[in-house]
Amino acid sequence: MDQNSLPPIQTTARDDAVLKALVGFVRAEALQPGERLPTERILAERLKVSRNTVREALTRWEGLGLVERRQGSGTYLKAAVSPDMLHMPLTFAGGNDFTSLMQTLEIRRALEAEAAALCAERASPADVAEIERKLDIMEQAFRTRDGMSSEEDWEFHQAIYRVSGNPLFEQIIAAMHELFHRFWEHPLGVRDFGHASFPYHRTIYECIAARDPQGARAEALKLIATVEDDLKRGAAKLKLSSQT
Amino acid sequence: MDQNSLPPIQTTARDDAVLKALVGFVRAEALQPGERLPTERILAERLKVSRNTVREALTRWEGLGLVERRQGSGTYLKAAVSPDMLHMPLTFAGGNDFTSLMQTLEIRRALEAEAAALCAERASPADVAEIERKLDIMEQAFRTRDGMSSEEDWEFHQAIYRVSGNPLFEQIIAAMHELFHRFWEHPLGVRDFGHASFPYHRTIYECIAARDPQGARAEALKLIATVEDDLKRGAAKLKLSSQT
DNA sequence: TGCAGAAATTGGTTGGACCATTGGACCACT
DNA sequence: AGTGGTCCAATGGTCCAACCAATTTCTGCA
Repeated sequence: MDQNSLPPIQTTARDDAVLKALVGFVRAEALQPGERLPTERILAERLKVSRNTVREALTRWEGLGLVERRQGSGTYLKAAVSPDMLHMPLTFAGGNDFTSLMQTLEIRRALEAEAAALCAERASPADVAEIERKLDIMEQAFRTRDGMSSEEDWEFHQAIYRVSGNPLFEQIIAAMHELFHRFWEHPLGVRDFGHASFPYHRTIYECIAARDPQGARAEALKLIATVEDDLKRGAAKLKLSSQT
Repeated sequence: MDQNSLPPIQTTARDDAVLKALVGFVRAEALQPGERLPTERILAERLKVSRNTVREALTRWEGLGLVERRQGSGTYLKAAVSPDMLHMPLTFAGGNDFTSLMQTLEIRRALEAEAAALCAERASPADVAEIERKLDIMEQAFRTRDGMSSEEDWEFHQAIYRVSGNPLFEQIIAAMHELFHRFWEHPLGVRDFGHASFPYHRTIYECIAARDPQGARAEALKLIATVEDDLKRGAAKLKLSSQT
């Protein structure tokens, strides 16, 4: 007998059921991020569950960043939801130290190289043009603002992730990116942080335009290597200054 | 005026305070993953808050995978906690279609290769012995159960991620693994799914034991390639059968 | 000694109450 | 018209007391 023909019945799954119903509601009403959800009391009444149960469900969503609750105002959608969502809570033990920063870079090194290679394989002429546009904007900003181009830099990279055709790249790398910069608003006192990576943006682009996956991968690795070097230099500097 | 000079004040944060107290408790008692923490009722009494508030806090932790609640039994720690923990919940919409499955493999290809390389760089003799032990168990299971060794297979890989020294590898790949297997309990009717990947487990191990990062990377890529082949074969088969 | 059933324990749910914050309506004064 | 003040209803946050459901532990009989 097929074991799947008798799935275990769900006697308890109240809050999960609430979330499922909520997903249905959001889709039915075509709610966009920023819009307000029904109040907890209304949800409890409509779904025939206790308000506490509704709250537990919403607490879950709040923890996942899907929803924001404002006392006295309401509960607001923060991101798009869909029935088959995968939640991947990354918990990152570790603080501000060199090791943690380096770990985010190890992940980025792996994903950045793969994304660049896939991008080089799959980019359409329109995609290549879009990436070149971002590159131009970034190089322009870099020159006029003397190296302060992190925003445009990031957009260039995001364009590559998008063209790779796999949205997972953008989301995971974005998480690493945020993690990295949360600690490093002022990168350990390295004034010219990121300068060394500048030329590789163009070389990556050229490999993509030339449909050269292996080249793109290699250039992406070089780019991350320069960031790792900057990080090591900053750490060494910090170590030195703390010894005084 | 500096917009940052007037940050929003923080008046209430009951459940956050509960979590902070809980972090302190876990550290004070040196609780290890798997151990049970106090019951909700006791926590409520000790912290002088309502049980509902305790539950909201625990619901948060459960959503982050830090804790597991078993009705009638208790609440158990699932991962180490530390005061300066960063939570980064990723949510993405993934379908059960061929494309989504393939996308998880693209991420795994990148990370698996990097993790294997780092593992080969950093493994201590004890680490190598541990990995070999997992490999033996897996090969044994593979032979006695005729290829059904996915559990032991996964433990072998996890050992590699751990030795890589970067916990992010295990967390991200675990998410990909779960996404992949959620839809693929019975892999599209490919009976010998995973058989082709079998020999590469030992070749990866040999590269790690030989401290050969490039070799480990290459073998890991070959392993993922076999899984991708299996997936493509399964998809082709499915397409064929749906045309009848 | 072994084991079935009772009892205690523990998380899950309910309903109801009150508090704190929010945002809009309304008003008085300038 | 605009400014500030007051009030009030709506909404999320917290609390309480009880009961339900799953699990574990204990107990007493065979």
